[in-house]
Amino acid sequence: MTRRTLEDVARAAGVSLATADRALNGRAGVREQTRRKIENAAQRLCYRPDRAAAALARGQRWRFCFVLPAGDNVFMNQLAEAVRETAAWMAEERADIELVHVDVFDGPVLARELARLGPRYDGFAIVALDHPAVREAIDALVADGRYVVTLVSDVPTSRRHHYVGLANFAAGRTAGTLLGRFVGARLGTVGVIAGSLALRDHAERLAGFVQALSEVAPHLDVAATREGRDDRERTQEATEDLLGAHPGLVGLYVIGAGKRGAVAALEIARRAGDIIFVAHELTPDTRRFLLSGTMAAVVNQDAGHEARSAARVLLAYCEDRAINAAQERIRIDVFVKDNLP
Amino acid sequence: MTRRTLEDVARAAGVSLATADRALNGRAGVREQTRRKIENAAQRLCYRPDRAAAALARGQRWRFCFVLPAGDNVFMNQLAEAVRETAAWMAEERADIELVHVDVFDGPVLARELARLGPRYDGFAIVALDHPAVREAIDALVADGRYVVTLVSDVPTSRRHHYVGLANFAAGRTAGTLLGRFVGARLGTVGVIAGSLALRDHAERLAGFVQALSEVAPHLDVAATREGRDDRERTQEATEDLLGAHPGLVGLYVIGAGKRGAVAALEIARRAGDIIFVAHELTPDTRRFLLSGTMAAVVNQDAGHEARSAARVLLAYCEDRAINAAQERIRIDVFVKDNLP
DNA sequence: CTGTTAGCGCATTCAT
DNA sequence: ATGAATGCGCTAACAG
Repeated sequence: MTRRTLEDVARAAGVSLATADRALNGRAGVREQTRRKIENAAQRLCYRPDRAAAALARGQRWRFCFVLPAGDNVFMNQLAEAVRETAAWMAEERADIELVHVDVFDGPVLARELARLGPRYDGFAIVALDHPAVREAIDALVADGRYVVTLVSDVPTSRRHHYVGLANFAAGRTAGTLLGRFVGARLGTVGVIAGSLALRDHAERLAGFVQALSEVAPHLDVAATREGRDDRERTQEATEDLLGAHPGLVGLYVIGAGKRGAVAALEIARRAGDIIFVAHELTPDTRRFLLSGTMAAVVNQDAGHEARSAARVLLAYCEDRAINAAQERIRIDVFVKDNLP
Repeated sequence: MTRRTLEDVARAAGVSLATADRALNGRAGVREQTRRKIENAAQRLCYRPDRAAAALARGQRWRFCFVLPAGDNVFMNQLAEAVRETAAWMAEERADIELVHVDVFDGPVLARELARLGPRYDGFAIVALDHPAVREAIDALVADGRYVVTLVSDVPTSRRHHYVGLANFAAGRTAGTLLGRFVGARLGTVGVIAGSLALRDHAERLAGFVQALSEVAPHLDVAATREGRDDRERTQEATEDLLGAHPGLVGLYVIGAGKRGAVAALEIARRAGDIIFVAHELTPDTRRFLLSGTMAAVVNQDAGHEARSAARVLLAYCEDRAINAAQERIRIDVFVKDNLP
């Protein structure tokens, strides 16, 4: 029982190859009646198109552009590396991926860059700042027929086709529940250091964290949130500030980058391991901190999965195929020292 | 800048298409000197074969057989469903997947079945019992040129090509760390219920659990392990037994199936939510228990990921391609009520 | 609106 | 040991 081909369908429907192709691929120029005849035949024969042959015949290659922030954030470096690996893999799937670094923290700059890049690509994966100019630039790309997915950081009010990234409120809740349960019955204060509350993802994580913590450990106080600007030294200062202001600090949640600074402060104060420390993203640093006991848990998003997912989703849109929701859902990974990959 | 084809390479090397093909695909009948010339040319031109064209020309389809245990274990049902979804997806990648249910808990029966199925497939993904007869049957398949991956449950001493599943010792450790930290400073006893310690994965999880628990919470006692046979009623009995024998029970770890029974016992004793309850596999039940607070955490393996991974790995072996280790590593997922998918 | 035809890039005969 | 020729299943350009 060999597979059916388009030719089989055409013959069964009494039409030519070309007409069968047009009908099944939704191209114009087929009488409704003919189309139904062909669709029936396809159904009857259990026809499944051969993707390899279609790809070969079409010959077209898709051009995707991944826009990541300039700068040397560890997570973003991981993501960039993952994009490069994905590019190597997608090259065999008839898609060329280019990686562009932009100062995404400047809305107008990012918007201008997107407008400039627009004509050269079929699809975009953008680590986007939620800024009116960016929203408008994304909408312009979409209006122009480009496919756009936001990556890691979303612009929910834009017309982007898809968001590949964490549900940040839930991620914050996860951190809150873990920290609260780890602290247990102890009384005291919990400190929070965000990169910047102007960043949508940080703000969402914070809200989720506070909500979950208040549910699971209502006996704990939450100190006023400090901003560490995703910077090591500022985060260290913020942690020191926190330690000074709250001698009864029992927990610390760092929402963004700069974790090494927080650890330095904890170690100087000889509170490492004593204060329950939870943060985001698995990196060589946080990995080390988990193993040493300084960090209790890490809430992570898998950069490799995100890069691959963005590429798959763009490809699916371009080829008008369905996407597998289960496969593309970005999980909120929890790591303790024992389940490190 | 269009892509290079085999034809380009052949021309650059001054040979014919056929010879270039033979050389680059390691087929016999090419002088060493010629081969080097061709390989150089390929290198120079950055030649990457077009998978679609190769697939089309080859025309062959692979036949894979997934062997799962008969019976109605919830997790195995999820896995079976995932295999069916994977089959639909792989059908377009020139691979036909068939799903076979066997009583895998009977070594000789499984072995006989494998021997019978052997000739009809190119590759096997097997949920295997670690039994001498099974090991031998797997080795026979491999000796016969079949590709074999073990799925979920490994036979490490066999010659299987790959194992798709959890590192069970680490999974047990993860459960131990979580449970220990959640219990915190409280004193008391921790109960463990395994399906059967004759199952390699359960034994490994138990060892990991005990080890990690003793590190993170040395003040806790661990009660003698009960066996629940992955059965709801027996697990309920075991839990009741545990509750009776240890009034100071503060934690419960259920390694296998039968969780509903444990919850029933906890609820009857009015200790649900009070006793820290950790178990494996995310199912509609455990999901509900997490949300209700009865269960503190679930250590999970993603059946969808496992099914897809097994299929990808078999295909990679058949087509002699490299496998992406990062993508194929099965993660030890941790779920609390806040990061449920 | 529908049919005919020429490839897409590669694997594989069959010659030489 | 090497080359020429054929076709995989489909798309797209062109003809009618």
